[in-house]
Amino acid sequence: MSAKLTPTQVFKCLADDTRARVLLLIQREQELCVCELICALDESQPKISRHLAQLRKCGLLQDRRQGQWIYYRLHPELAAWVREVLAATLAANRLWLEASQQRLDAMGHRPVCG
Amino acid sequence: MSAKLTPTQVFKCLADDTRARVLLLIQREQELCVCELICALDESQPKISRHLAQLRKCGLLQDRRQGQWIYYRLHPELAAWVREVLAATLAANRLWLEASQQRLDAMGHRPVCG
DNA sequence: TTCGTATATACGATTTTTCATATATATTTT
DNA sequence: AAAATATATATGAAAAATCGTATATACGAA
Repeated sequence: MSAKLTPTQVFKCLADDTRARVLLLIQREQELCVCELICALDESQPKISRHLAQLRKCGLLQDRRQGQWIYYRLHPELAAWVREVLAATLAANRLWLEASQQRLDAMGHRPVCG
Repeated sequence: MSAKLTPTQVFKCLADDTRARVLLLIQREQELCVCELICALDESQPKISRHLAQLRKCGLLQDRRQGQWIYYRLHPELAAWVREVLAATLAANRLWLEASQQRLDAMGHRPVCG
């Protein structure tokens, strides 16, 4: 599913609050499990999972299972320009991400989740 | 209408073939009139105008009338990170833009349009 | 003022996206 | 094996985006 992403495909993935925050948080933290994202974004589990599935199918994210948890990270073969886009966006929008970041930080020892 | 664009607002603007190509072409050419964009993208006039209106209302583009033509350029106060996003996207996706670019080049003396 | 060109907008219909709810699957614990 | 936890997916409804067509506006030329 990671043929060669067109600009429009990439931007559609970013054109949603939930997905954009997920990507920026992962960009910042390297790797996050689903329950951490649920907590950080304060959204329902199916909603987070649905958006993660979309990002995975498009090739932006890669998942990895460890025990009962599933961790997501940026896909290792993600095009450099997409990484640049994420980096520029994160650097200039820390405030926009702040609330999510704080909820994530407040979780303490991860992944203890729910 | 250019309060302070959130990442999601910006990416929604980019999440459409027509709008993404318009923005990248303008990024490359500095300024283009509507009829040039119609020709370059080979799309209907109302379709181009509708997308231009959206980009203008969001604050990504600025328009300027000169005689019967209306020229669009990137908004002079566009946030730096958005310009970086556009630059990275353009640099890595020249091929994706090629057909439009060629139709634009083939127009010769602009703006003679229709 | 009338005509032709360039551009913008309004309106309905269609398509796409998003969501809440319910349910399914996988893993660990007991 | 049963129960509990973590995650994924299916389904149908609601909301949003897109489009084609028709029409409106602005400007320059005649």
